[in-house]
Amino acid sequence: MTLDALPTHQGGAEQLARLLAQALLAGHWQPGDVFPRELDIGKHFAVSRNQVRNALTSLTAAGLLERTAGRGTLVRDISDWHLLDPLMSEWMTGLVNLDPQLVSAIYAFRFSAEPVVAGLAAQAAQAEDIQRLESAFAGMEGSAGSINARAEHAEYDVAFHDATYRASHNLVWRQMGHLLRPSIMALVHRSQGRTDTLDDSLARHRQVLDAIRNRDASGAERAAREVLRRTATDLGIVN
Amino acid sequence: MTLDALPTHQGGAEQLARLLAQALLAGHWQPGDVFPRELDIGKHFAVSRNQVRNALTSLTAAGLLERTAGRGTLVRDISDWHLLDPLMSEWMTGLVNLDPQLVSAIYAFRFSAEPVVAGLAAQAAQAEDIQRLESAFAGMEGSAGSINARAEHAEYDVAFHDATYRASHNLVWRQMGHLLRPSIMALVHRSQGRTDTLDDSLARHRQVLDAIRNRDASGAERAAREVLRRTATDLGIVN
DNA sequence: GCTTGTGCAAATGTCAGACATTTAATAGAC
DNA sequence: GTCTATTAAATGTCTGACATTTGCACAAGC
Repeated sequence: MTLDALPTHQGGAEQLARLLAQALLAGHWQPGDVFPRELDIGKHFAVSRNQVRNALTSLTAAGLLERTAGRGTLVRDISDWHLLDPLMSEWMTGLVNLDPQLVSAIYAFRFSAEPVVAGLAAQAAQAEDIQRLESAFAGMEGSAGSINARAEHAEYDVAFHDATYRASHNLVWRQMGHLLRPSIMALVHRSQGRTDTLDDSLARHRQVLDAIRNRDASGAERAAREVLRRTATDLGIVN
Repeated sequence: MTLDALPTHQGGAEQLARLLAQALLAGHWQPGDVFPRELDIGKHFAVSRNQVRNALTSLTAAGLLERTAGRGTLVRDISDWHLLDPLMSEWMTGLVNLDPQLVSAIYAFRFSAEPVVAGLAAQAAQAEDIQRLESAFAGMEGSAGSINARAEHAEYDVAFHDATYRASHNLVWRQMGHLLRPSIMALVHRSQGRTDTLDDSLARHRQVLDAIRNRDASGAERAAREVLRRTATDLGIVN
């Protein structure tokens, strides 16, 4: 793969890093491939070698690339990628075409983790957490009649899940929720279908909200599992 | 806090980054403090400004520092640290004195997550996974009579937990397990006490192993919970 | 023929210095 | 007093040269 297929960019090593990372995440290079050389990248995008090196440093830190003096830059295997690195999370935002292998792995993780998180939230939620959940849910409800209902609904859907992780009042889970944001967004965008399924999804989210509000931990677990079952069928994943 | 209290280092920006990061993790600076300037650091450790900048770039990527042109470098709050960043994990290895707030947060996370992981492992474990668990367990058993039994036991204990995460056959959980290694090591080192508690811990680990081997998911969940209860009492955490 | 060594080319890594940009503080004009 | 211009100090960036590592080719020697 050459650089020619990539869009032009403007300004900043971060932009360049994002561009290259998204190309990698989309699978434009295969694991083991040699990545273009610093000077070539710099020439192609008309940036200094410094910027290129800064960008490549980020990609290396995220486990996407492997660089050794003399040999060059190689693309690493997916299993070596640092999926939980915040940089990754940032690069994945707005990326529609994730690797299917990644999508199913992330879904499986959520299916096992999110019920537990919802249970914790039911135990630990404060008033402000409840309120965050409520306003997110209200947003999902209200977005039905909006102009571009789908995008707005997805926005609030993600906010709902984020609020759940946050309500667990655990540092690690909270960061996890934040990191999962783009992945959840990608799943939500894929899973959104017809109106009746949206209504069903809404009803299941309401169950989660009610259970947390009632401090019903096992109820919240069950309800969260139901939400994800809905997502699974929408995604076409057999469970 | 000045740089004078830090040990001298030799060679490489990574070493320098590790040194500074561990000082931060140990709480030598308070959130909001200004961090020494690039030139001062370079002068103190006799390294080029480049090396200093590379090191500080890592610390910034991990959320430990916040840098702005003109103002300088500030130490960020604990809640902003990227606990799930692989760099963090690396820096925490061998660090004995973790922030108590961190210790309890990580323990709480494990208490909620590890039973689920053990359950997944019971469903998904392959022959090689079982073997990894068995050899780790055998190591824990056999280390009783060794010279420095404690260190060896801790080594195998961590390997056991890592093998459990790995047996879940989920990309995300597996990385999580890898990231938690140093934290688990720290917890294990703290929780190790008298011989009878070690025997009890061993028995509880055996329950996990057996449940996974028998593909008994709910049994594995229960057993994993019991292992962590043992850890909790050893740590003096009320559950 | 096989190994070993030597040299060359190409890639990333490092350094040093100058300059750019941002920020905060300070002095001065009104 | 308040606003503005200047200055100092910190991080950010560019550039060119050099260092180091790696792989390869080619030849010498057994």
